[in-house]
Amino acid sequence: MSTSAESGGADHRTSKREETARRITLSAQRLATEHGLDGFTMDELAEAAGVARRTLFNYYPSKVDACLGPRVDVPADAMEAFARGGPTGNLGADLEHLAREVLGVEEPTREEMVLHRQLFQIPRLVEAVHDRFAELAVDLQEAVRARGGEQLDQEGALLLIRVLLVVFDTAIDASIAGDDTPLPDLFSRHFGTIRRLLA
Amino acid sequence: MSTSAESGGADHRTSKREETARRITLSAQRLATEHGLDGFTMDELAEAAGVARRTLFNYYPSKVDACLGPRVDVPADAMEAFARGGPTGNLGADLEHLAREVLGVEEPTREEMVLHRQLFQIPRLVEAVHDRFAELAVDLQEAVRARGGEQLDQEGALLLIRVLLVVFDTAIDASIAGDDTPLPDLFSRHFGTIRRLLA
DNA sequence: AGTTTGCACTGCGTATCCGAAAGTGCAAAA
DNA sequence: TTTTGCACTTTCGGATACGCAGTGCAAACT
Repeated sequence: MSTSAESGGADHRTSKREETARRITLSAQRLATEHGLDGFTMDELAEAAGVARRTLFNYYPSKVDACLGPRVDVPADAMEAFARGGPTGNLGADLEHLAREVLGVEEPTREEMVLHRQLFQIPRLVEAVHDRFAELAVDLQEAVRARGGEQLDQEGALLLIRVLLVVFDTAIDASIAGDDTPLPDLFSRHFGTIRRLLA
Repeated sequence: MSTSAESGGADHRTSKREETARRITLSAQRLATEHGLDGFTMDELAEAAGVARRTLFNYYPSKVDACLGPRVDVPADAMEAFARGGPTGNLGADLEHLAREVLGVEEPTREEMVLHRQLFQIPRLVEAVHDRFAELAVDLQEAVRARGGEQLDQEGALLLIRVLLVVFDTAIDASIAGDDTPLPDLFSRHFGTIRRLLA
């Protein structure tokens, strides 16, 4: 009873809230690709999504967040598993695993890929994607230190997540440049490259 | 005869030009630490250094460059050695070697260290230092590809120099935070850390 | 010769103001 | 409990203005 998810239309696959959130994001993305991020107002987005302007802010804290959709975060169980030594026990491999978990929530359809390609042409959105990953990485920093398999001070953990972020950025760049490979695979590829080069 | 370096006061250790350049930089650094980067004009710097305002720009292209001193670049021979397989043959070790070559031109005196500590409190100077290293890194990117010991495409080389830059930034951060270790050693330490963590 | 200097010039960066739209608090309505 | 309307604050982009960084050039210097 205490946890939500059943009251209302019980058996629908997606809750009404999720549906509205999706409708908002889709509208925002369409408007952004057609007119640019500054080419539409929140009022116009509200009308397009069929909700009140105020409601938009019940779902997303900002316009760019509306375009990007709900924030994803590292699944608690995956995080916990990592903290206690991770799936494989190898730091690099486990970090990669964690990153894929975040990036690869689900296989994108072809339409979605085309849409994403267009959205990635908008610098402020790319920047926002970067920032989101950076926030996740900060959480990771603590987890890495907690795990502590290798001797690792504050600085070392910071360095590690910075490198992770650089790998992510490079993957994003490749995606922007037209590489069709799914993001998790791009990440794995570049992560593997840097591991090989530094070995 | 064609190369310079002897006409004028022949046997002095430092040429007159070097001496003037140094005087300018020292004046600029003193003014910057005392009044901030925007706390003095180029006219004032000119007077402090005992040259005409116009002359400053014969030595340095900008105010921040005047504060940082002449640009250092990778010695041609070191670069060449790297390109043909480097001192050790191991990519990581050779990159580190090259970086130390650039960072460790000469041991700083204690006074210089104190001065640098103060200069690092000025964000725009830190940013400029970062940019200088980034430019060197771009040259490195080509050299790395030319060397080609490992299979390495454009993206891979880019990723590598980005990581190098992150290591450098982390070393700078440590220095700013008060770590007295000479910069080359800081770089080596962090570079070693990331190599170990990703192995 | 090459280097420094003066001077006139361009242009970049910063401060300021202003209007539009982003984002927030709150209470009524659904 | 969520949505909505409304009034509110804050932030951001554009326009203007100004000071100083930075440039081109030719005369003066060494």
